[in-house]
Amino acid sequence: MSDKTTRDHIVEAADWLFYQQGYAYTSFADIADAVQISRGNFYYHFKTKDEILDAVIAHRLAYTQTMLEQWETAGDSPAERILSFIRMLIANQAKIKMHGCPVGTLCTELAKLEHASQDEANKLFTLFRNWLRRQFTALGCKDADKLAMHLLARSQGIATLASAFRDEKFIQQEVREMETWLDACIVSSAQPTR
Amino acid sequence: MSDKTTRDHIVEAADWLFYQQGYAYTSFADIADAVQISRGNFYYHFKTKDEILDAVIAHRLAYTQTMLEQWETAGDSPAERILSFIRMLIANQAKIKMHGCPVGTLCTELAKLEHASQDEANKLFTLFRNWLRRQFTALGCKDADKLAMHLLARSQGIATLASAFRDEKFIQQEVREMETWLDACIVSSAQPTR
DNA sequence: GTCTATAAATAGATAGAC
DNA sequence: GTCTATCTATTTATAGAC
Repeated sequence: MSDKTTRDHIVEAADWLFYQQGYAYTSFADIADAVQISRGNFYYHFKTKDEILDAVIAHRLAYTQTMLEQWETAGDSPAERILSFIRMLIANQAKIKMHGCPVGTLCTELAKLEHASQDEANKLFTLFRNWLRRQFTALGCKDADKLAMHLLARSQGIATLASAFRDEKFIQQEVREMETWLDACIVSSAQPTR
Repeated sequence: MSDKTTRDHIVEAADWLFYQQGYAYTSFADIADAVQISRGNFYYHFKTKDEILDAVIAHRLAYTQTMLEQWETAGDSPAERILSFIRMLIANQAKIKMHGCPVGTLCTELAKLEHASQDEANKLFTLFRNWLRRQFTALGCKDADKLAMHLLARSQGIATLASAFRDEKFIQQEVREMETWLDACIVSSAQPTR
């Protein structure tokens, strides 16, 4: 259970700090303080800041994959599984209000820094995109990838504005809109024509 | 015409650099190099980095206000004016693809930094929000503010994903969807019932 | 594996000459 | 108003003891 290595603790602390205050703004000292180890020890585990970033991204990719698999088994229908994605905004609304979407804000920051790990971080988006596309395909929708991207974009926009205006009610409001939108998708995909 | 002061040049260079590579990542040296003045001279015009940020935000607020007034006079109907907003994504697609939305990425970064100028930057969002709300009200929509926020969020999400995936086609695709959505708004607001 | 001490580079900021 | 020189703090990174 708590047989986590120091490396694990560093990755988890960095994960949270990168989310909370951004990658550029987080120093080695911040992470070392959070884990309560010395800066010297720190360098035994990670030689550069980029290495920590890669470890954090790998960690996020792994648990995102696990979460998607759980949604896959827990949901009885494609529509229910897509609802799991939509309702993630509600489940995480407090964090989103404070720090935005962990995927969106990281990818945005790395894009500005023209960081080498940009493509790796974007794989987080791709995980969701491909998973959603499969659900829409199973739902019988054509243009499943288009719908997947649409839903991803809606979620990103909601997170950005909820964070700027520090507004959880807006998340709830827009989630209801997305549920209505999903219902319309189901109805139109059930029709034989078009 | 070109009677711009050194201060103006600094603000413009900082504006572009903050957009291109982010606030935290942009150093005084970067800005000084861009304006081709020495770091020492720099401090004659701005004493702290926060002062430059405030000047940049004020500059952005001013020209956003001007742009909204131009849309107001150029558009013959509320619907046409809202289209000006939507099509801004097309007009700026190359920049958005590379650096995201200037408003969204700045507000997101300042939120993470818990920066004192966060509220000031958010006024950029509020300018668009209030302007859009007025257009939707003029269109006869109830819940005009809700529609304004919805449109703002959609635009933000599109910018985030277009930037992550470096995809201009996605912007064009989603702009068409928003135009369709706007048409539906116009029709439903024209109905006497509901 | 973890520590302290320290080097080297960079960033923000100031002083004073011209 | 603009420059060079300099200061201080922070940050990344290394060396070597335990």
